[in-house]
Amino acid sequence: MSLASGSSLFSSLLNSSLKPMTPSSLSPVAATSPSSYLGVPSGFFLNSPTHLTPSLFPSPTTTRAFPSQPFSWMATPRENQEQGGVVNDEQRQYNFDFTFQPTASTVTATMAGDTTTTSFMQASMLMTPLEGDSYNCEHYPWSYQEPSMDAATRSADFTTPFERTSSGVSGAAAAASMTTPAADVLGSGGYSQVAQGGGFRQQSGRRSSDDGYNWRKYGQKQMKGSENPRSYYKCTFPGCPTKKKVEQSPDGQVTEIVYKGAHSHPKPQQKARGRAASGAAASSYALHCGGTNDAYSAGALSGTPVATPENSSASFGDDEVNGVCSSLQISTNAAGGEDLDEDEPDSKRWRKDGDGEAGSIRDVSLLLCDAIMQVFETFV
DNA sequence: AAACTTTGACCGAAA
DNA sequence: CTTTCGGTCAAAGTT
Ligand SMILES: [Zn+2]
Repeated sequence: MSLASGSSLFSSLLNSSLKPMTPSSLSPVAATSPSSYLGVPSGFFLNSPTHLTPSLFPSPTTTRAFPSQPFSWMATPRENQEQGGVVNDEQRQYNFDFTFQPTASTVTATMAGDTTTTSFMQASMLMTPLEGDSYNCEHYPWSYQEPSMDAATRSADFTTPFERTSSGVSGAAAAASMTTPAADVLGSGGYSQVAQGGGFRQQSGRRSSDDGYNWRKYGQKQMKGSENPRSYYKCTFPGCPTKKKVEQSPDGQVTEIVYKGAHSHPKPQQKARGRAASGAAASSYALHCGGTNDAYSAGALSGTPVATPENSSASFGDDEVNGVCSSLQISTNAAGGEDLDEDEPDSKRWRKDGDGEAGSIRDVSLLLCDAIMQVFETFV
Protein backbone atom coordinates (compact mmCIF):
# COMPACT_ATOMS: atom_id res chain seq x y z
CA MET A 1 0.00 0.00 0.00
CA SER A 2 1.30 3.33 -0.76
CA LEU A 3 1.79 6.07 1.62
CA ALA A 4 -1.08 7.84 0.18
CA SER A 5 -3.23 4.95 0.89
CA GLY A 6 -1.99 4.84 4.32
CA SER A 7 -2.90 8.36 4.81
CA SER A 8 -6.32 7.77 3.65
CA LEU A 9 -6.54 4.89 5.90
CA PHE A 10 -5.77 7.03 8.75
CA SER A 11 -8.04 9.69 7.63
CA SER A 12 -10.85 7.34 7.41
CA LEU A 13 -9.93 6.07 10.72
CA LEU A 14 -10.18 9.42 12.22
CA ASN A 15 -13.27 10.34 10.47
CA SER A 16 -14.91 7.27 11.37
CA SER A 17 -13.88 7.60 14.88
CA LEU A 18 -15.30 10.96 15.11
CA LYS A 19 -18.60 9.91 13.96
CA PRO A 20 -21.12 9.37 16.60
CA MET A 21 -21.94 5.86 17.22
CA THR A 22 -25.28 4.59 17.86
CA PRO A 23 -25.93 3.67 21.39
CA SER A 24 -26.55 0.16 20.50
CA SER A 25 -23.18 -0.22 19.10
CA LEU A 26 -21.79 0.78 22.37
CA SER A 27 -23.64 -1.66 24.39
CA PRO A 28 -21.59 -4.21 26.09
CA VAL A 29 -23.40 -7.07 24.73
CA ALA A 30 -22.75 -6.01 21.31
CA ALA A 31 -19.19 -6.73 21.85
CA THR A 32 -19.65 -10.22 20.82
CA SER A 33 -19.61 -9.21 17.32
CA PRO A 34 -16.50 -7.87 15.92
CA SER A 35 -18.08 -4.99 14.35
CA SER A 36 -19.30 -3.86 17.63
CA TYR A 37 -15.84 -3.17 18.65
CA LEU A 38 -15.98 -0.17 16.61
CA GLY A 39 -18.01 1.36 19.23
CA VAL A 40 -15.19 1.55 21.53
CA PRO A 41 -12.79 3.45 19.58
CA SER A 42 -15.42 5.68 18.45
CA GLY A 43 -16.50 6.43 21.85
CA PHE A 44 -13.06 7.07 22.72
CA PHE A 45 -12.52 9.68 20.21
CA LEU A 46 -15.90 10.91 20.50
CA ASN A 47 -16.59 11.39 24.05
CA SER A 48 -13.54 13.07 24.85
CA PRO A 49 -12.67 16.41 23.71
CA THR A 50 -10.10 14.87 21.74
CA HIS A 51 -8.58 16.67 19.08
CA LEU A 52 -6.58 14.89 16.67
CA THR A 53 -5.23 17.39 14.54
CA PRO A 54 -5.41 16.07 11.13
CA SER A 55 -2.24 17.52 10.22
CA LEU A 56 -0.71 15.44 12.77
CA PHE A 57 -1.10 12.30 11.14
CA PRO A 58 0.32 11.35 7.99
CA SER A 59 3.34 13.00 7.07
CA PRO A 60 5.31 11.86 4.22
CA THR A 61 8.43 12.31 5.95
CA THR A 62 10.59 9.52 6.50
CA THR A 63 9.91 7.46 9.39
CA ARG A 64 12.27 8.04 12.04
CA ALA A 65 12.36 5.92 14.89
CA PHE A 66 13.06 7.73 17.90
CA PRO A 67 13.97 11.14 17.81
CA SER A 68 13.53 11.09 21.33
CA GLN A 69 11.98 14.17 21.88
CA PRO A 70 9.54 16.16 23.47
CA PHE A 71 6.71 14.44 24.72
CA SER A 72 4.73 16.98 26.35
CA TRP A 73 1.76 16.54 28.34
CA MET A 74 0.53 18.39 31.14
CA ALA A 75 0.86 16.75 34.35
CA THR A 76 -1.29 18.93 36.33
CA PRO A 77 -4.77 19.91 35.73
CA ARG A 78 -4.07 23.49 35.74
CA GLU A 79 -1.64 23.17 33.12
CA ASN A 80 -4.02 21.24 31.17
CA GLN A 81 -6.38 23.98 31.23
CA GLU A 82 -4.00 26.09 29.55
CA GLN A 83 -3.85 23.62 26.87
CA GLY A 84 -7.46 23.75 26.45
CA GLY A 85 -7.99 20.70 28.47
CA VAL A 86 -10.84 20.69 30.80
CA VAL A 87 -10.29 19.97 34.32
CA ASN A 88 -12.62 18.91 36.90
CA ASP A 89 -10.55 17.99 39.68
CA GLU A 90 -13.07 16.60 41.89
CA GLN A 91 -14.53 14.41 39.40
CA ARG A 92 -11.59 12.91 37.87
CA GLN A 93 -12.50 14.60 34.81
CA TYR A 94 -9.14 15.73 34.11
CA ASN A 95 -8.21 15.81 30.65
CA PHE A 96 -4.73 15.32 29.81
CA ASP A 97 -3.37 16.57 26.72
CA PHE A 98 -0.99 14.26 25.19
CA THR A 99 1.19 15.57 22.64
CA PHE A 100 3.44 13.50 20.68
CA GLN A 101 5.58 16.17 19.55
CA PRO A 102 7.58 16.89 16.85
CA THR A 103 9.33 14.09 16.25
CA ALA A 104 7.90 11.81 14.16
CA SER A 105 6.26 8.85 15.37
CA THR A 106 5.78 6.15 12.98
CA VAL A 107 2.67 4.41 12.21
CA THR A 108 2.72 1.44 10.11
CA ALA A 109 -0.34 -0.11 8.88
CA THR A 110 -0.51 -3.21 6.94
CA MET A 111 -3.55 -4.10 5.14
CA ALA A 112 -4.16 -6.96 2.96
CA GLY A 113 -0.58 -7.58 2.75
CA ASP A 114 0.57 -4.15 2.12
CA THR A 115 2.44 -2.17 4.53
CA THR A 116 2.21 1.44 4.93
CA THR A 117 4.30 3.54 7.04
CA THR A 118 3.65 7.06 7.84
CA SER A 119 4.85 9.27 10.47
CA PHE A 120 2.96 11.83 12.24
CA MET A 121 4.28 14.84 13.74
CA GLN A 122 2.21 15.12 16.70
CA ALA A 123 -0.97 13.95 17.99
CA SER A 124 -2.74 15.30 20.88
CA MET A 125 -5.54 13.71 22.60
CA LEU A 126 -7.28 14.33 25.77
CA MET A 127 -7.56 11.59 28.16
CA THR A 128 -9.76 11.18 31.04
CA PRO A 129 -8.77 9.26 34.03
CA LEU A 130 -11.33 6.84 35.05
CA GLU A 131 -11.71 5.35 38.27
CA GLY A 132 -11.86 1.80 38.58
CA ASP A 133 -10.07 0.16 36.06
CA SER A 134 -12.24 0.33 33.34
CA TYR A 135 -10.07 1.35 30.95
CA ASN A 136 -11.86 0.39 28.21
CA CYS A 137 -9.85 0.57 25.36
CA GLU A 138 -7.79 -2.16 26.21
CA HIS A 139 -9.89 -4.87 25.89
CA TYR A 140 -9.32 -5.66 22.66
CA PRO A 141 -7.17 -7.82 21.10
CA TRP A 142 -5.05 -5.54 19.76
CA SER A 143 -2.20 -4.49 21.11
CA TYR A 144 -0.30 -1.77 21.89
CA GLN A 145 2.82 -1.72 23.27
CA GLU A 146 5.17 0.01 25.19
CA PRO A 147 8.45 -1.14 25.64
CA SER A 148 10.74 0.59 27.39
CA MET A 149 14.04 -0.16 26.75
CA ASP A 150 13.53 -2.55 24.26
CA ALA A 151 11.79 -1.37 21.45
CA ALA A 152 8.93 -3.23 22.02
CA THR A 153 6.23 -3.63 19.90
CA ARG A 154 3.27 -5.43 20.10
CA SER A 155 0.95 -6.87 17.91
CA ALA A 156 -1.76 -9.21 17.96
CA ASP A 157 -2.55 -11.22 15.16
CA PHE A 158 -2.41 -14.39 13.75
CA THR A 159 -2.74 -15.77 10.53
CA THR A 160 0.33 -14.26 9.77
CA PRO A 161 3.49 -15.69 10.31
CA PHE A 162 5.72 -13.18 11.37
CA GLU A 163 7.75 -11.29 9.33
CA ARG A 164 10.77 -10.02 10.57
CA THR A 165 11.28 -6.54 10.08
CA SER A 166 14.46 -5.40 9.18
CA SER A 167 16.12 -4.58 12.19
CA GLY A 168 17.64 -1.45 12.77
CA VAL A 169 17.03 -0.30 9.42
CA SER A 170 16.95 3.35 9.27
CA GLY A 171 16.25 3.32 12.83
CA ALA A 172 12.71 3.01 12.21
CA ALA A 173 10.83 0.14 13.13
CA ALA A 174 9.16 -1.24 10.31
CA ALA A 175 6.28 -3.35 10.70
CA ALA A 176 5.29 -5.96 8.46
CA SER A 177 2.92 -8.62 8.59
CA MET A 178 1.51 -10.24 5.84
CA THR A 179 1.15 -13.18 3.94
CA THR A 180 0.07 -15.98 5.70
CA PRO A 181 1.00 -19.27 4.83
CA ALA A 182 -1.21 -21.43 6.46
CA ALA A 183 -1.68 -20.21 9.67
CA ASP A 184 -1.45 -22.75 12.06
CA VAL A 185 -2.64 -22.21 15.11
CA LEU A 186 -1.27 -24.41 17.43
CA GLY A 187 1.88 -25.34 16.35
CA SER A 188 3.81 -22.68 15.13
CA GLY A 189 1.74 -20.13 14.99
CA GLY A 190 0.91 -17.12 13.47
CA TYR A 191 2.41 -14.38 15.23
CA SER A 192 2.39 -11.01 14.09
CA GLN A 193 5.16 -8.94 14.64
CA VAL A 194 6.20 -5.70 14.29
CA ALA A 195 8.81 -3.69 15.24
CA GLN A 196 11.93 -3.86 16.69
CA GLY A 197 14.22 -1.59 17.84
CA GLY A 198 16.67 -0.13 15.84
CA GLY A 199 18.93 -0.18 18.61
CA PHE A 200 17.61 0.47 21.86
CA ARG A 201 19.21 -0.89 24.70
CA GLN A 202 17.65 -1.98 27.76
CA GLN A 203 17.77 0.40 30.43
CA SER A 204 18.07 -0.48 33.87
CA GLY A 205 14.92 -1.35 35.28
CA ARG A 206 12.25 -2.77 33.24
CA ARG A 207 12.36 -6.30 32.43
CA SER A 208 12.17 -7.38 29.02
CA SER A 209 8.55 -7.77 29.13
CA ASP A 210 7.35 -4.86 30.91
CA ASP A 211 4.59 -3.90 28.69
CA GLY A 212 1.87 -3.87 31.22
CA TYR A 213 0.95 -7.49 31.06
CA ASN A 214 2.34 -10.35 32.96
CA TRP A 215 4.19 -12.99 31.07
CA ARG A 216 5.57 -16.36 31.83
CA LYS A 217 8.44 -17.64 29.81
CA TYR A 218 7.87 -21.11 28.54
CA GLY A 219 10.68 -21.70 26.21
CA GLN A 220 13.72 -20.42 24.52
CA LYS A 221 15.42 -21.43 21.35
CA GLN A 222 18.51 -20.59 19.56
CA MET A 223 17.48 -19.92 16.08
CA LYS A 224 19.28 -21.39 13.28
CA GLY A 225 22.31 -19.71 12.12
CA SER A 226 23.63 -18.01 15.12
CA GLU A 227 20.82 -15.65 15.33
CA ASN A 228 19.79 -14.29 18.61
CA PRO A 229 18.06 -16.56 20.96
CA ARG A 230 14.35 -16.31 20.97
CA SER A 231 12.30 -16.54 24.10
CA TYR A 232 8.66 -17.50 24.24
CA TYR A 233 6.25 -16.02 26.68
CA LYS A 234 2.64 -16.52 27.47
CA CYS A 235 0.34 -14.10 29.18
CA THR A 236 -0.37 -15.32 32.66
CA PHE A 237 -3.88 -14.07 32.87
CA PRO A 238 -6.18 -17.05 33.25
CA GLY A 239 -7.56 -18.03 29.95
CA CYS A 240 -5.69 -15.50 27.97
CA PRO A 241 -4.19 -16.97 24.85
CA THR A 242 -1.74 -14.26 24.10
CA LYS A 243 1.84 -15.17 23.52
CA LYS A 244 4.85 -13.33 22.43
CA LYS A 245 8.32 -14.19 21.41
CA VAL A 246 11.24 -11.98 21.93
CA GLU A 247 14.60 -12.05 20.33
CA GLN A 248 17.46 -10.45 22.04
CA SER A 249 20.99 -10.02 21.06
CA PRO A 250 23.62 -11.05 23.51
CA ASP A 251 24.00 -7.65 24.87
CA GLY A 252 20.45 -7.50 25.89
CA GLN A 253 19.19 -5.53 23.05
CA VAL A 254 15.83 -6.59 21.89
CA THR A 255 15.88 -7.16 18.26
CA GLU A 256 12.40 -8.35 17.71
CA ILE A 257 9.19 -8.91 19.51
CA VAL A 258 6.30 -10.73 18.02
CA TYR A 259 2.90 -11.04 19.57
CA LYS A 260 0.38 -13.66 18.87
CA GLY A 261 -3.19 -13.58 19.83
CA ALA A 262 -5.06 -11.02 21.73
CA HIS A 263 -5.52 -10.48 25.39
CA SER A 264 -8.85 -11.45 26.68
CA HIS A 265 -8.70 -9.04 29.49
CA PRO A 266 -7.70 -5.55 30.24
CA LYS A 267 -4.26 -4.75 31.18
CA PRO A 268 -3.61 -5.61 34.75
CA GLN A 269 -3.14 -2.93 37.24
CA GLN A 270 0.21 -1.55 37.15
CA LYS A 271 1.95 -1.59 40.35
CA ALA A 272 3.37 1.54 41.56
CA ARG A 273 5.87 2.45 39.13
CA GLY A 274 8.55 4.21 40.76
CA ARG A 275 7.28 7.58 41.33
CA ALA A 276 5.76 8.41 44.52
CA ALA A 277 2.25 7.97 44.11
CA SER A 278 1.05 11.27 43.41
CA GLY A 279 -2.48 11.01 44.14
CA ALA A 280 -3.48 9.69 40.93
CA ALA A 281 -0.43 7.87 40.23
CA ALA A 282 -1.07 4.32 40.82
CA SER A 283 -4.57 4.60 39.88
CA SER A 284 -5.60 3.50 36.58
CA TYR A 285 -6.34 5.94 34.00
CA ALA A 286 -8.40 5.04 31.19
CA LEU A 287 -9.24 6.55 28.02
CA HIS A 288 -12.71 7.58 28.17
CA CYS A 289 -14.04 5.39 25.59
CA GLY A 290 -17.44 6.39 25.80
CA GLY A 291 -19.62 4.64 28.00
CA THR A 292 -19.69 1.22 29.04
CA ASN A 293 -17.91 -0.91 26.89
CA ASP A 294 -16.92 -3.39 29.25
CA ALA A 295 -18.25 -6.20 27.42
CA TYR A 296 -14.85 -7.28 26.91
CA SER A 297 -13.78 -7.29 30.40
CA ALA A 298 -16.97 -8.82 31.38
CA GLY A 299 -16.21 -11.67 29.17
CA ALA A 300 -12.82 -12.00 30.56
CA LEU A 301 -14.06 -12.07 34.04
CA SER A 302 -16.52 -14.67 33.28
CA GLY A 303 -13.76 -16.72 31.99
CA THR A 304 -14.85 -16.47 28.51
CA PRO A 305 -12.27 -15.22 26.32
CA VAL A 306 -13.78 -12.84 24.10
CA ALA A 307 -13.33 -12.91 20.54
CA THR A 308 -10.11 -12.32 19.14
CA PRO A 309 -9.07 -9.93 16.77
CA GLU A 310 -8.52 -10.34 13.34
CA ASN A 311 -5.24 -9.38 12.30
CA SER A 312 -3.87 -6.43 13.81
CA SER A 313 -0.82 -5.52 15.48
CA ALA A 314 0.55 -2.48 16.93
CA SER A 315 3.67 -1.59 18.41
CA PHE A 316 4.42 1.26 20.42
CA GLY A 317 7.86 1.94 21.33
CA ASP A 318 8.89 4.57 23.58
CA ASP A 319 12.18 5.60 24.49
CA GLU A 320 11.85 6.43 28.01
CA VAL A 321 14.98 8.16 28.51
CA ASN A 322 14.27 11.41 30.02
CA GLY A 323 10.70 10.68 29.95
CA VAL A 324 10.47 11.31 26.38
CA CYS A 325 8.12 9.64 24.18
CA SER A 326 9.75 8.95 21.04
CA SER A 327 7.85 6.66 19.00
CA LEU A 328 4.58 5.18 18.43
CA GLN A 329 4.03 2.55 15.97
CA ILE A 330 0.98 0.89 14.91
CA SER A 331 0.65 -1.84 12.53
CA THR A 332 -2.47 -3.34 11.35
CA ASN A 333 -2.96 -6.27 9.24
CA ALA A 334 -6.30 -6.41 7.72
CA ALA A 335 -7.88 -9.58 6.89
CA GLY A 336 -9.05 -10.23 3.50
CA GLY A 337 -5.76 -10.74 1.93
CA GLU A 338 -5.84 -13.52 -0.45
CA ASP A 339 -3.06 -15.02 1.29
CA LEU A 340 -4.90 -15.44 4.41
CA ASP A 341 -5.82 -18.93 4.46
CA GLU A 342 -9.28 -18.98 3.59
CA ASP A 343 -9.25 -22.59 3.92
CA GLU A 344 -8.64 -22.22 7.46
CA PRO A 345 -11.02 -24.56 8.99
CA ASP A 346 -10.41 -23.52 12.34
CA SER A 347 -12.53 -20.71 12.62
CA LYS A 348 -11.74 -20.77 16.16
CA ARG A 349 -8.33 -19.65 15.60
CA TRP A 350 -7.93 -16.28 14.87
CA ARG A 351 -10.54 -15.13 12.91
CA LYS A 352 -10.27 -12.97 10.26
CA ASP A 353 -13.57 -11.70 9.96
CA GLY A 354 -13.70 -10.21 6.78
CA ASP A 355 -14.21 -6.84 7.71
CA GLY A 356 -11.20 -5.64 6.19
CA GLU A 357 -11.48 -2.03 6.44
CA ALA A 358 -13.64 -1.73 9.40
CA GLY A 359 -11.49 -4.05 11.23
CA SER A 360 -8.46 -2.13 10.42
CA ILE A 361 -9.93 1.03 11.50
CA ARG A 362 -11.01 -0.41 14.64
CA ASP A 363 -7.70 -1.91 15.24
CA VAL A 364 -5.89 1.20 14.67
CA SER A 365 -8.14 3.06 16.92
CA LEU A 366 -7.73 0.60 19.62
CA LEU A 367 -4.10 0.48 19.17
CA LEU A 368 -3.80 4.10 19.35
CA CYS A 369 -5.92 4.16 22.37
CA ASP A 370 -3.85 1.59 23.93
CA ALA A 371 -0.62 3.11 23.03
CA ILE A 372 -1.62 6.38 24.39
CA MET A 373 -2.69 4.85 27.55
CA GLN A 374 0.60 3.33 27.90
CA VAL A 375 2.26 6.57 27.54
CA PHE A 376 0.00 7.99 29.98
CA GLU A 377 0.68 5.40 32.52
CA THR A 378 4.28 5.60 31.94
CA PHE A 379 4.41 9.18 32.73
CA VAL A 380 2.05 9.37 35.53
C1' DA B 1 4.40 -22.10 48.76
C1' DA B 2 3.33 -19.65 44.56
C1' DA B 3 5.05 -17.93 40.44
C1' DC B 4 8.48 -17.63 37.19
C1' DT B 5 12.97 -19.52 34.62
C1' DT B 6 15.71 -22.68 32.69
C1' DT B 7 16.46 -26.17 29.55
C1' DG B 8 16.29 -30.50 27.08
C1' DA B 9 12.76 -33.42 25.33
C1' DC B 10 8.96 -33.79 22.42
C1' DC B 11 6.12 -32.87 18.29
C1' DG B 12 4.16 -31.41 14.08
C1' DA B 13 5.09 -29.00 9.80
C1' DA B 14 7.94 -28.31 6.17
C1' DA B 15 11.97 -29.63 3.39
C1' DC C 1 10.35 -41.69 4.96
C1' DT C 2 14.07 -38.97 7.33
C1' DT C 3 15.86 -34.68 8.70
C1' DT C 4 15.49 -30.03 10.04
C1' DC C 5 13.25 -26.24 12.13
C1' DG C 6 10.27 -23.63 15.05
C1' DG C 7 7.28 -23.98 18.86
C1' DT C 8 5.72 -26.03 23.09
C1' DC C 9 5.89 -29.04 27.23
C1' DA C 10 7.27 -29.96 31.64
C1' DA C 11 10.50 -31.31 35.15
C1' DA C 12 13.69 -29.13 37.92
C1' DG C 13 15.68 -25.01 39.63
C1' DT C 14 15.01 -19.96 41.24
C1' DT C 15 13.19 -16.25 43.50
ZN1 LIG D 1 -3.39 -11.57 28.35
